[in-house]
Amino acid sequence: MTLTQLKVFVLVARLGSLKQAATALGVSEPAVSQALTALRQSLGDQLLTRTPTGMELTSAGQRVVSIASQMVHLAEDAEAAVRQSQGAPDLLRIVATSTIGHAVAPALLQSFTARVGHVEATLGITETAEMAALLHERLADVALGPAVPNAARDGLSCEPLMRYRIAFVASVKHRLTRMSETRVRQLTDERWLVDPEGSDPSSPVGEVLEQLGVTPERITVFANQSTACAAAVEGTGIAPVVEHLWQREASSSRLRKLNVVDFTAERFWYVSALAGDRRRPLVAKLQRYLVTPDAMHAMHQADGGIPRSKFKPPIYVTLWS
Amino acid sequence: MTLTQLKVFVLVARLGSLKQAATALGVSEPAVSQALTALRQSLGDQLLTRTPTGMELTSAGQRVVSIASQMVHLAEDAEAAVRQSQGAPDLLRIVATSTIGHAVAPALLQSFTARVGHVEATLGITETAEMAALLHERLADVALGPAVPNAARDGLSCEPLMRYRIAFVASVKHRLTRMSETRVRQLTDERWLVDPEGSDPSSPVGEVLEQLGVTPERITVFANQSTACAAAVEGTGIAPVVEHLWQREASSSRLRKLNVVDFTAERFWYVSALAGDRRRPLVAKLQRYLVTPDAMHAMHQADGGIPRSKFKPPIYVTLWS
DNA sequence: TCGCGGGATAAGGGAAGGGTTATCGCGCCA
DNA sequence: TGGCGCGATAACCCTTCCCTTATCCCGCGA
Repeated sequence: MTLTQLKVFVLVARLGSLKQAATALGVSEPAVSQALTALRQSLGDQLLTRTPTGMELTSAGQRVVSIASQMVHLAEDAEAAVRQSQGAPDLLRIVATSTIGHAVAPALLQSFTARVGHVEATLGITETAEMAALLHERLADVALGPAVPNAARDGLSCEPLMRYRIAFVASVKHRLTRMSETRVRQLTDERWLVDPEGSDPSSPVGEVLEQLGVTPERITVFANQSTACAAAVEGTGIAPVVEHLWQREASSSRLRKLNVVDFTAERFWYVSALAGDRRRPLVAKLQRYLVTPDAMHAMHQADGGIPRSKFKPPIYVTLWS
Repeated sequence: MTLTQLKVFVLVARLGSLKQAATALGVSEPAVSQALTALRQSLGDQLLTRTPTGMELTSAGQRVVSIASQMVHLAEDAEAAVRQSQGAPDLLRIVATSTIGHAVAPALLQSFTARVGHVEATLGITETAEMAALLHERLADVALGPAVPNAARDGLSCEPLMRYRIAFVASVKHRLTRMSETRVRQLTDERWLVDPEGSDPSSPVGEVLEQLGVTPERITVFANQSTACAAAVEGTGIAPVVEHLWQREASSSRLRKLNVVDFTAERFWYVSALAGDRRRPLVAKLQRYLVTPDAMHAMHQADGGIPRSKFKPPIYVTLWS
């Protein structure tokens, strides 16, 4: 598998004809044909088959063409990135869990970059299980989320960043909100409305659901906690939320917190990075910033939105797809 | 630039040492060194520099290592995809704008795949300006969003899918909600709270903001319309929303729709795809499905969440990064 | 049945890629 | 100052990539 082979394949797929691809590339037609056969051999699939109307993608070809096209574009991106990096700002790549990434991180990062200047921050959303690997692969500089297991042994630093409380909220119409107190095991058979982080088994909420023995079919995943709360208003289930973020939510007036007496709600968000000398200076700067009052303030706010000129959508990051 | 060169570069960056990378790869150390110099030459940057403590990424290297690592992983993905595609389901790749992608598409696709069976649907979020290119590049099969300009000329089909109305909502505390009617030009100097689609200048909301001459610094972007509405409750600005989705929102009781008398609120969502014979059979199937009552029902609902077992986060798709 | 359009295959050659061993350069430390 | 660790370079070799021209194969329409 070669980048030029992939380039050829993508072009043929797009044009639906081997000959057109050849003229588009300015080479002879057998050149294209051979590139294609080489790719076919190395991948072990026809990828494109002849039909009366043109070349058509096989089932595998459909999948490969997406991947191949990404790779071709990434190759161009790499060259562009180098060109634009002469005297370019340092890059700070943060990954966070869904909750932090949506509710807290954008404003936090914007405030940080505004303070230190000449820094470009990118935000990725990922599952907690991948955070350590992403740091080790140098695909991320800092991870925000639950504690990374065995951090010290793996050469990672992992410091508590901030305390928060998990709350279980449900509609005022929900029968459990009418009870003065609840016990954890009463929650098992409820319907659960979670954000993507809640569907991550090694996140705090995911762990709770697992300990309760909640079956997957009782869990419904929403794009974020706001939407999950909006659904909870209907009375259809229980939404686990970050208490201080939820209190600023619009829908909180029609939801009520369950008083679960045998549940310890305290949790911590942690900040993880490579430890000691392997840590980049910019990362140290961020870590120092994160304990300032400014940062604390940003973290206690729900999503305040960010100016259009600064807006970049978060990217979902995954190592193994 | 070669995939093996990239692989070497990523490994050296991760291990911080050229020699370690060599032993990890089971080759001699000059082999690694040469691969690195070749990559350096082809990209025109040092990428990694020697320091007393190990190899350190340059500014360009930081950017390239992310890209390179993605490429390496994608190469593995391609092979895995082929292996798993023997008798695998057809792949249907949908892209949508942020609003549709968050609020409507997940449930819609889940309902479609459940109906036709043996199909795997993926959802990407993108800007409207990229949709036509994504379809032509065969990176997506179907695009949901605003109409694609010049669709017919470019060999695309673009059919209206569903009518909706844009509404402008603000807090009951907001001065404009106390007025019985409003005129468009009164809105120019307000603060605007939009979702990512609203920051896309060729989306309906983006066009409206442009026509109004709203300056970018008056626009604040939120992760989605729910969060934007939540912020609007504070009275800080105006949120443009899809009316029928907003009405099901939890926060709607504390927001009020502005009665903008000189604004035509009707818009359409369109479904775009390659036209005629270049269209895959599965796409035709989806297009037929989209006009059924089931599909209509799904589109008129706000995000109903999806079962945990089916949950896959949407991917932000971009051609040029 | 013949021509023809379009893809596959064959044969050959120049240019990289990717590997080896041997050697050099440079910062660091006893 | 002389070793030492580690990366860069040189010289060399084999394989693969990637292009060419020429030829073959196959479905299809006149």
